[in-house]
Amino acid sequence: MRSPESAARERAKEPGRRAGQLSRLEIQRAALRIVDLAGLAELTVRRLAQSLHVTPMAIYRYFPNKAALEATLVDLVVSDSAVTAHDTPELRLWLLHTFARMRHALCRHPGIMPLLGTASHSSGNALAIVEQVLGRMRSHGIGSGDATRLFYRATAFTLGSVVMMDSVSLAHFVKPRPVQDELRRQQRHGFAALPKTEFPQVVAASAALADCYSGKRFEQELLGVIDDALQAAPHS
Amino acid sequence: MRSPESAARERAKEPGRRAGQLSRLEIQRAALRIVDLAGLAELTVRRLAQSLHVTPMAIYRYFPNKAALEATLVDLVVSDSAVTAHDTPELRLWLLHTFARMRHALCRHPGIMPLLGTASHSSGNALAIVEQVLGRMRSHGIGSGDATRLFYRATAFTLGSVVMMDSVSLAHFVKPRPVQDELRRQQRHGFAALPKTEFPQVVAASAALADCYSGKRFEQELLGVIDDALQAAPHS
DNA sequence: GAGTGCGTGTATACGTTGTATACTACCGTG
DNA sequence: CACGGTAGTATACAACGTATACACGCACTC
Repeated sequence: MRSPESAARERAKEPGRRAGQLSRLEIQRAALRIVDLAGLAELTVRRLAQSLHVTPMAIYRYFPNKAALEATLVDLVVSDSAVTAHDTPELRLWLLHTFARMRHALCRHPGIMPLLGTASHSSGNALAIVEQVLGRMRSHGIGSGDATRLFYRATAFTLGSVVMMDSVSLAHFVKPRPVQDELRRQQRHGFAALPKTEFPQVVAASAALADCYSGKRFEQELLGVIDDALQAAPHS
Repeated sequence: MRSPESAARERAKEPGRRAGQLSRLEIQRAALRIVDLAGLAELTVRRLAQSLHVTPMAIYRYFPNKAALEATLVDLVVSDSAVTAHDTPELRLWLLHTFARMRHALCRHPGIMPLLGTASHSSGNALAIVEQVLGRMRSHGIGSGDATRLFYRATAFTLGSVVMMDSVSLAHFVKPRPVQDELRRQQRHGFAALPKTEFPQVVAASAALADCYSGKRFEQELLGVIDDALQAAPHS
């Protein structure tokens, strides 16, 4: 591929990296970068290795196979959403922000969404968020059962809204991922252009549907979900 | 591969199929069968062709590429959930059954879930359900805005709950897909086995969390979501 | 009927992929 | 200063998606 020393030297130049050694995290980040720039289908062991100035087989010192690598990417993205401490005193708003941040993190990496459908992609970081959310609710006097229920509703709604967003996207390729408003406009036109005799309701509600699918009304509805659940649960 | 006539004869034996000709639908069904039996990763053009007693390149007369074939599978599964007319008079129960059937259909084909995260997988059949749901609500006197909102909440919750189910599944391979109770038990043990100092809340709520992730409490919570939304919307 | 054009499936081939296996160079320890 | 383990390399291979060119058989005209 290239003379071994030159490759090592080149990677060693990166600041803060001792002797240019690889690491799981470094590989994961490089993989995520490729997925963001070119889509999941373009994430290839060879391309990944090249971006790290390393031989393809070097990856296999850190991951048993490509699937194992991919399985860690969702958790990596989720962990990015948890960095800020974000102290909002009011519970409902804190929940809103927490789930909104999670959604935001996922939306910034649309390429990984197929991985949401593969088994066992959540590990420590995702669990840490579960723990945090449950703890916060309990500390506001919400019972364990009610807290779990609210968590379930909010999480499912959040993940589902992310999946819905992709489902009608007309932009097959990730490259110039349309911004929310642009996506909304495209979807709205898509709905409105359907045969009115076959889909009268969809055509009539095309604007509102586009607001939902594009995620424009996500926070508003999430707050509704939270409030409904909180109303049924005694708390301070 | 094999003598051409023998292959054609063999397929021609299938009843109702004129001259043993292929068709998009026939290919899709065969693809889904492979995904069900062996997982999405095992869906290969060559294997698919073999299961249809045909040369790999024959597939490309019906689909421009493999991705285009895969993109149709979600819609195929969804369409299976819509066959029954299921006339439940009461609106809230009708909605419950409709979304529950959708979830059921998706759960029967766990292999396609990664496809939920790829763009543009919904077409006619999914839209038909949207149309049906909106129409039913409107005919019960619910306004367009409220109907769309309820649709959004219920759909996102349903899809999200499907995604959640997969996310903690310990059974990496689809083959003997654990039944709900078995899955629940595995998940519960997984949650309960976490370090109690790091995840006290998760460990304490392990049973309830397993109920959520395994989907055991899906219908119950979906009904809650529906009722909350209906309460805010005037209807008959 | 005899040609004939087109649609359906075939044969062959190529570049790319994931990864098994065997190797080499280096670094910290004795 | 030997030397064993660790990190990365070199090479190889089977399987993949699919481009290209071809063969066959049915539905037409004349």
